[in-house]
Amino acid sequence: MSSLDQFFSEQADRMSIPDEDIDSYVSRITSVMRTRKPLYSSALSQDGSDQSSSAPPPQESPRKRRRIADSDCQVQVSGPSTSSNSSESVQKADASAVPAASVKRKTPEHNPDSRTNKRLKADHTEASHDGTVHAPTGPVKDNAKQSRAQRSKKVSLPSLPQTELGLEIKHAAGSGDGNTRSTVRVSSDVAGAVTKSTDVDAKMVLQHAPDGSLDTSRPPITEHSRKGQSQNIKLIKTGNSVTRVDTSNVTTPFNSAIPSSSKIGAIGPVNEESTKKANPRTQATTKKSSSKKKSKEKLLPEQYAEKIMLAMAEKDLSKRKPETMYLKDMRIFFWGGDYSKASESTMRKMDILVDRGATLLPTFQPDQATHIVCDHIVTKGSLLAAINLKSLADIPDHIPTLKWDWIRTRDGKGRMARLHDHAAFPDRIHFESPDGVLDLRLGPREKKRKAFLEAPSKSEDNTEHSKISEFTEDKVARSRIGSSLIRPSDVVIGKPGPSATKESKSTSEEDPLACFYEQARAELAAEGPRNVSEYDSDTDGEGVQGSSSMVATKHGGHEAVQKRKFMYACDRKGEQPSNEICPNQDVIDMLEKLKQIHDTKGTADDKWRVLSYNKAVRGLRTYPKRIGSVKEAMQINGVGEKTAQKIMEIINTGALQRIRYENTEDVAVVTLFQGIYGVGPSVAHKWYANGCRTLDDLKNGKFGIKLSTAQRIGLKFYDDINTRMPRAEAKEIFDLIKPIALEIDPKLFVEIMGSYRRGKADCGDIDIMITRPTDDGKTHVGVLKKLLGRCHERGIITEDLNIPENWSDLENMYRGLCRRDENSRRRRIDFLTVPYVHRGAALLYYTGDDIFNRSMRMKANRMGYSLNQKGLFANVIRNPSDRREKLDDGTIIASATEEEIFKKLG
DNA sequence: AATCAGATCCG
DNA sequence: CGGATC
DNA sequence: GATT
Ligand SMILES: O=c1ccn([C@H]2C[C@H](O)[C@@H](COP(=O)(O)OP(=O)(O)OP(=O)(O)O)O2)c(=O)[nH]1
Ligand SMILES: [Mg+2]
Repeated sequence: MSSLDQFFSEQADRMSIPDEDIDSYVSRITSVMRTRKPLYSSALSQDGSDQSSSAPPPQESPRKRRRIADSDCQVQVSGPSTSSNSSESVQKADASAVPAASVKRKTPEHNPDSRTNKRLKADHTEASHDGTVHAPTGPVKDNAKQSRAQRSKKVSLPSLPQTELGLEIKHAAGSGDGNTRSTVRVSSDVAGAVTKSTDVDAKMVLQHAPDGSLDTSRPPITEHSRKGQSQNIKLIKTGNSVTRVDTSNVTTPFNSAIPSSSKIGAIGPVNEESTKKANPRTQATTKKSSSKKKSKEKLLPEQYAEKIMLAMAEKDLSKRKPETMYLKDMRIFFWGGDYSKASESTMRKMDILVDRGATLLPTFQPDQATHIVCDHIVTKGSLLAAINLKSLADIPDHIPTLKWDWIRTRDGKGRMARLHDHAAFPDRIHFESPDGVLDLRLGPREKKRKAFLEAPSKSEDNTEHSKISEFTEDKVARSRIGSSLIRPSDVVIGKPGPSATKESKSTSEEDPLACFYEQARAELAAEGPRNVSEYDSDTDGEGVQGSSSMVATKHGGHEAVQKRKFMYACDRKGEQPSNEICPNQDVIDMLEKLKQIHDTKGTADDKWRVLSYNKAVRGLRTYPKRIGSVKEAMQINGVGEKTAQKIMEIINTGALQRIRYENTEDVAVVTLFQGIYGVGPSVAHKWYANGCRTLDDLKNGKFGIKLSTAQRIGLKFYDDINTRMPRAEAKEIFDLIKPIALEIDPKLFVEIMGSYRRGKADCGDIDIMITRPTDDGKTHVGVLKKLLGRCHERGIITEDLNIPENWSDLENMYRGLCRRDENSRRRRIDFLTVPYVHRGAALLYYTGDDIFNRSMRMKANRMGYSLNQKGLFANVIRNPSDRREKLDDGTIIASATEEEIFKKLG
C-alpha cells in the first residue's frame, strides 16, 4: 500500500536537489558477460499440464512494493507508539527472542562452490548454456514456441516507435552530475479532457517530439466510445448483494509443492492439522490442481450471513432458553477476513452468532450495527476495506470493534467480557467504566482524523476531506459533486517557507491525512500515444538554473553541481506541488488494494496485472476531475475497459465486489508475510501452506519455518522497514554519511537518489550512488567497503541485509539498515557504486521510479536499443531462438549523462 | 495472441 | 537456478 | 489488465 502514497508525493517534484555524495568503490569486470539470461519459458498457458516435479514460475518480478496495508501511514512519531497491531508486539518479542536465537550467519551449508560454478558458466557464455544448464525440468517446448513468435516480432518492431511510454518522462537535465532533473511530460489527455495547467512540478520540460505516429496511434476516441458503452451499468447492489462480479482473474496462488526444505520435519503432521482451519486451497500442497477447482457452492460471507439469518427467522425461537440467546439485542457485523468465499471458520462463527440470538448483518451499515466483530486474523486494513471506511475513526463511536474472542468469553454467570479486553485494534478501544459509560479511545492517527472531521475549520491546514465518511454521506452524491468541485485543499499547500524543514515537515508527514494531499502531479505517464504536450513551461528561476546545469559536462559538472546545489534552496518547492488533491483518491485506494491482492499471488498473470494497475493508478493520479463515466475513465492513460468498469463501480457504490471476493485470509496473511524484507510471494505462500498465520509464528519458528539472515532482520524490524521516513530524515542521514565518504576520498561523487531525488516528501529508503572520476587514474574501488565499515563504527549502519560479493567490482550494490541516532527508527539504506563512465545511465536508473524505468527501457527496445544502468546500447542482436539473450551487446551509445540518453530516446 | 525492463545478490 | 529486491 |  504504501507504494501508493509514495507515488503521489513522488511526483511532486522530481527535480529535487541532490545533495552531495561521497564514497568509494570497487570495480568489477565480469559482469559484462552475463547478459543473457535464460528464463524458462514461462508457463504460458496455465493449462494443466503440470510438471509434477517442480514448477517454475517464471517471472521476473516487479519489485515488491512495500506492502502491508495500512501500516504505512501510521505513526511514526517518536515513541514507540502503537503501530499496527500485531507487528508491534512482534517486534518487542523479537527483540528479546532474537538475540537468544541469534545464530548469526548460517554456515554455508550447501556446496559453496555451486555459486561460483554457476558464475563461471555464465561467464563462459556460450550458447551451450542452454542445454547444459537447465537441463532439469525444462519446458523446452515452450521455448520453441516463444522463440519463433518472438523472432518474427522482433523484426518488425524496430520501426515503430510507438510509445508505450511515451513519454513520460522525465528527464534529466543535469549533466551527469546534474542534479536537476526536469520532467518532460506529455500530457496525456485526450479528448480534451483536461488540460492541466497547473502543475507545479515540472521545472523544465523538454518537449518530446511526438512522432507523427503518436497522433495516429490513438484513434481511440471513437473506438472507446464504442467499447465504453456497453456497460455502464453493471449492476450494483443495494440491499442485498448481488452483483455480478467477475470472478475470473486472480489466479490461484503459488501452489507449488513444498520445497524440500520445508518438508523436513514438522510438516507432515503439522500440516494436516493446520489445514483444517486453512481454507481448502492450502491443502493441496502437493499439487496444484486439486484444490483450485473444487468449487462447490461458494458463497460470499455476506451471502452466507443472509442465508442463515433467513433460516433463523423461520425457526421458532420461543422454545429456546433466553440465557442462550445472550447476543439477542445485538446487531453484529462479523468480518472474518475472507472476501471471497466464506471460509469454514467464518461460517461456523456466523452460525454461532445467529444461534446466540444476534442479528447478523450481511453488510456493515453504520446506522444499524451495534457491534463489529473481527476474526483474530483480521487487520485494520482488511476491516476498513470490508466496511468501506478509511479510518477506524470513521466508525460511529457507539459501535465497538471487537475480536471474536469477545463473543465466546463469558464469566460464570454468562455475562460477557469487558469490551476493552477484546478490542480488535489497539487504535480503537472502548473502555467501559463501572457505570456503564463507554469511553472510546483512539490511536493518535485516528484522533487526528476525528478532530479534523469534526472541526473542519482549522486554520492550520486543511486537509483532506475527501472521502471521508462514507457512512454519512453517500458516495454517489459526493462523486457527483466532486466533479465540479474544487479542492478544499488549496489552502494547504504550503508550508511556506523553505526553511522550517524538518519540523514542519515531519508534522505534515506524520499526519495521516497528509497522505491525501500529496499528490502529484504528473509524471506523466503517458505512455501512450498521444499527446502532445506542451511544455509546461514553468521555468521559473529555478528551472533555469537547472537547465544550465545540465549543460555542464562531466567533470566540470560535478563540481558545478555542488555549488549549485546549495543555491537551490528550494527544495521545498518541489514538494509542494500539490495542490490538487486527487479527485479520485478513493478510486486509487481501491485499485491499490486490488493490486495488492494480485501481488500476493505471485503468478505470472498476476504480475502483469500488477503492472497494469500501476500504470492505471499513475494515470488516475494525474487526472484532474472526478470521473463520471466508463467512457471517460477509458480515456485515461493506463485504463482499459475492465479497470474503467471497476472505477465506475467504486465511484457509484463506493466499493468493489471484486475485492470482497478475492480478499481472503490467505491474502491477508501472505500480505503480512510479504512485508518482511526478503519474503516474496513464493516464500509467503509456502509458510502459509505450512500453517503459519502470524509474525509470531515465524518468530518462534513454528511449523518448521526457517528464516534467512535477511528475513530475520526484516522480521525483527518489521515496523521500521515498512514505515516511510520524512524526506528531512533521509537528508539528515545522508548528511552524516557523505562527509565520511569524502573523508575517504574527496574526489568521490556521492549523491542521494531514488525517491529523494525525485522530490518525494517521504522516502521508503535512502538510495546513495557513489562513483568517482577517473581522471587521475584512480577509481572508487574499495571505498564502499571502507565506508560501510566506518558507518558501522559510528552506529549509523546497524545491520547488513546484502553485501556485494565482489568488493573489487566497480559496480556494487549494498543493502542494509541504518538509523539517524539511537532513538530513531531503523531505515533501509542502499548504496550503489558504478563506474564513472556509466554515471549517466546509472543516475537515470537510480532516480527511477521503477515504472518510469521500465517504460523507458521498453521504449528503447522498440527503437532497437537496449537500456540498462550501464548505458544505452545499439545493435543489440538477440538470439532469435532462445528468448532474449543478447548475442551482441552492440555499442554503447550513451551512458555518461542522462541528457545524452534522453536525447537519443527522444 | 504476444508483450510487458534489466540487473544484482542470496542460497 | 529460482527468489527477492533495486 | 492494457496495448499492439
Ligand atoms: O524494480 C525496480 C525498483 C527500483 N528501480 C530503480 C528506480 C528507483 O527509483 C530506484 C530506487 O529503488 P527504490 O526501491 O528505493 O525506490 P524509490 O523510487 O526510491 O522509492 P522509495 O521511496 O520506496 O525508496 O531503483 C528499478 O529500476 N526497478
Ligand atoms: Mg528509495
